[in-house]
Amino acid sequence: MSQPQKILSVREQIADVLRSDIISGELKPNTKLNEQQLAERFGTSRGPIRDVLLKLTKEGLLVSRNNVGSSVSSPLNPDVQKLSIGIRRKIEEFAVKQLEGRLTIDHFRQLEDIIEEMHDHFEGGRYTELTKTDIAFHQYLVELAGGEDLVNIWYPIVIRMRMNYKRITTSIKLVEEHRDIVNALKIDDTKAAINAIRRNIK
Amino acid sequence: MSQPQKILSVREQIADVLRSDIISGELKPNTKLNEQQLAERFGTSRGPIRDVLLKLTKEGLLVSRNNVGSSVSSPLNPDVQKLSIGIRRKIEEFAVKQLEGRLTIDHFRQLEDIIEEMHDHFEGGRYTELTKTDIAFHQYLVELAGGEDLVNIWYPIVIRMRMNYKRITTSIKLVEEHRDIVNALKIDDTKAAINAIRRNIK
DNA sequence: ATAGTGTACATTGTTAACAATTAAATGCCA
DNA sequence: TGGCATTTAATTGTTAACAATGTACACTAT
Repeated sequence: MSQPQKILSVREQIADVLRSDIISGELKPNTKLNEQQLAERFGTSRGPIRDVLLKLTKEGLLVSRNNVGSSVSSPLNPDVQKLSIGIRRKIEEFAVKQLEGRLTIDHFRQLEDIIEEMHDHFEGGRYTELTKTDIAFHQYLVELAGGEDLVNIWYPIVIRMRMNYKRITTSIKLVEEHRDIVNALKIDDTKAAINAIRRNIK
Repeated sequence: MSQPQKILSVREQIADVLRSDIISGELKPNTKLNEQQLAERFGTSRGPIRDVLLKLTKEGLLVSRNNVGSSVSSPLNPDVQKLSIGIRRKIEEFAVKQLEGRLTIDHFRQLEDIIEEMHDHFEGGRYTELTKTDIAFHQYLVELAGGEDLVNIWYPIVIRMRMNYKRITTSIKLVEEHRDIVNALKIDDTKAAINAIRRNIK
């Protein structure tokens, strides 16, 4: 058997689809999301949809107003975006330091599998999937180092930053940057790993 | 008329009460929250309760498992806590820099009203309310500088940190520290304001 | 005794109808 | 014609019943 396929609840799957739609730009900023329409699209009732909208609002992808509804957030203010990059670096540098000497063969295989997936998505031109896999790579490290708690802090920052990027900036270098990170971790060169992370986060 | 009292939806009020219960320690870590019981306690149905539990989970105060339920989170790992302090400082220093020369008389009066409220809560020994007012003070600055987006990033960090503090550490110095911040802002001494913020966040 | 299985119960997940609120459309009057 | 009140339609908020799931307990067989 290959990778253990994670079981996702209906709501998590719906949230994933909407996140993709927003990150890909298919759903543009200020687009109003109608609960009834979404319910029909996903073949559920409005209940689970409301749950998903609440979650995405807390993640910063949507803005909600009482008795009015949810709509897609606008891109981050450039100053806040710059601050976010700094915070993200701080968190992931922390993660790398914490993981020094604690990574096993299995961990490295997982990371390399993720990179392989990134590579495939890049080759296939699936840029939205590429972005999600990119996030998954970093999330793996952050979770390993700081657990669910740190992911909770880290995730809204990352997902919100991603809204601002356009695929134009995507090149094969993205995949290579992640290989650099893993290679540095493999030889337990924390300093090099931190530098690789810093180069990747921008 | 005094301060304009903000209108809160039913769900926001329920969320506030539960946040207080958790921060105050009345609800201890790992306590299981039963939807039906909460619904009866607040005189609503389970629907709004579920919304609130979802929100608090995204804030990090609760941990949820599918088909099992939500329970109160455990205190942060000390390393993550330290990291959180650093991030919070970074955000609030950013806020102070952004606000340089942009604060009006009205803003200062708002801030001083909040400090007055902190003072009253301190005198009355209402430490949970004191904590919430403390958060409100900082949120006011963060929101002013970075808007809803920055608050979204900042809030889960702060609220989660607060779970770890016990009232033992509370003294009148807490109130004075906030006066220092406002006084520095008043004379537009950003450097002093940043120092005051750094002293206060720990 | 104990590991494993099956059943009953408690709890969460989902649904569809109903209530409350908001935004838009209509009509009125100056 | 422009501003304002009123009505109407669309949308979100809430509820209670029902479905699905997980947990705990008793039972059985070895």
